[in-house]
Amino acid sequence: MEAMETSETERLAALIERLGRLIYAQAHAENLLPVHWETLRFLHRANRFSRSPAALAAYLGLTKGTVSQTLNTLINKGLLEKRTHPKDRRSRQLALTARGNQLLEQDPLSQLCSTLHGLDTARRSALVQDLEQVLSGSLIAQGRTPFGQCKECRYFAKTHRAGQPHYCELLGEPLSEFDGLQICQEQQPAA
Amino acid sequence: MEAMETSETERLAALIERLGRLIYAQAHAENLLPVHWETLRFLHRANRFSRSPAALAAYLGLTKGTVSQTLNTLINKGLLEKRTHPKDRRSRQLALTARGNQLLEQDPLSQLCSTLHGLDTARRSALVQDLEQVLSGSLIAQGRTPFGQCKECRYFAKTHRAGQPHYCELLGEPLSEFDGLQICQEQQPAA
DNA sequence: CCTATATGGTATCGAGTCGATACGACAGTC
DNA sequence: GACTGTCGTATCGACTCGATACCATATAGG
Repeated sequence: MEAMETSETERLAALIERLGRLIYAQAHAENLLPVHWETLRFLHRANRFSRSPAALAAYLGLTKGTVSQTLNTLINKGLLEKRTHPKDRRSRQLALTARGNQLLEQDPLSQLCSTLHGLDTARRSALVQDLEQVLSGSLIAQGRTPFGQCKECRYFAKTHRAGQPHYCELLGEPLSEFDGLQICQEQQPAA
Repeated sequence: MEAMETSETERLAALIERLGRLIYAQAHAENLLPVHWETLRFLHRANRFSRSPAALAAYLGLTKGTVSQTLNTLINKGLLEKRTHPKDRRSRQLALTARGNQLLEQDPLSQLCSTLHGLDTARRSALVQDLEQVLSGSLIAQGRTPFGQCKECRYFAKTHRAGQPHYCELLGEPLSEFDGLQICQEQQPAA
């Protein structure tokens, strides 16, 4: 029974799992389900190249069919809008409605934030760094998309173009300061 | 739009949420659902005073009714057994079957473990400590049960009794070395 | 001893996830 | 124009999950 002597890695994994369940249990607030909150948060953080059903499915690790249904429920609740993409008529552009953005201000995840606020600043920075490493490591090991920040991407150029301070060398699009902070489907961490 | 400048706490919360989703997406393996794996893990780690439907419901943050159904599906799959508690005929004692224990060796969570193994040892210890603080802080803030380790409890006494090395001063029961490592419904962190 | 009350568990219902499967619409390539 | 891959949708069945109502048993107070 080598399971008796729970190693530190196992305890750590159990901790992360349990924190996940904690968030999950809180996320039934406001008559929504966990996946709904995750969708709203994603659309708030994702850049304009990533606000599509396909990107959301990749982000959540769900099938396209499942995500399609979830989006419909959110649209019926008036939290979300869906339009055909002007340049690729197969694709759909997603956007939060005013009510969607408003609801996001009562995000149950902010309860966790206030607990995190009590941590020592230096240790919190180390925590972010470590968890980021663990997360992207695991995602890449599974062949999934990391969805990192735009400005941390190898294609992010600090080149002025069309009145914007930055530029994406992959998609050939100008980027604002704000764009650089959002997460992107295509992001590949800089070397 | 103060949301544009995502603070470090918000990024940290998002990271934890995303790690939770990562585990969730993996947990559809072996024809089980996430809550099934969590149940199996709980029964593996919980001491004999905590292997009941009520304790599991408190652990998961779900209602008794929901847990009751989930347990039935696991029993139907032959992974779990349920007996009436000999001293309280309202209560049920849960136990993993041989197949249940066997399945637990293919726990998809072990994929995360291997990633965690790559972390620096010192930082990993700090990580465990910090996350433990965050988790128990959040749980207590919500009025929920921390489910800490028996040996970290204020009622854990290093008193020999009935041939066992330790003793629970709350329940008046002798405790083995192994008992001290398991998690308990009644645990209250020592001062 | 008997009754109130609290606690542990179950049964049923409806909304909704979720994977699987099959399908339709459209883009890009030859 | 046909081929092929990608994006999205519709439908089905298993199951979660909260809500509600309910039963069985323990415990406390008179």
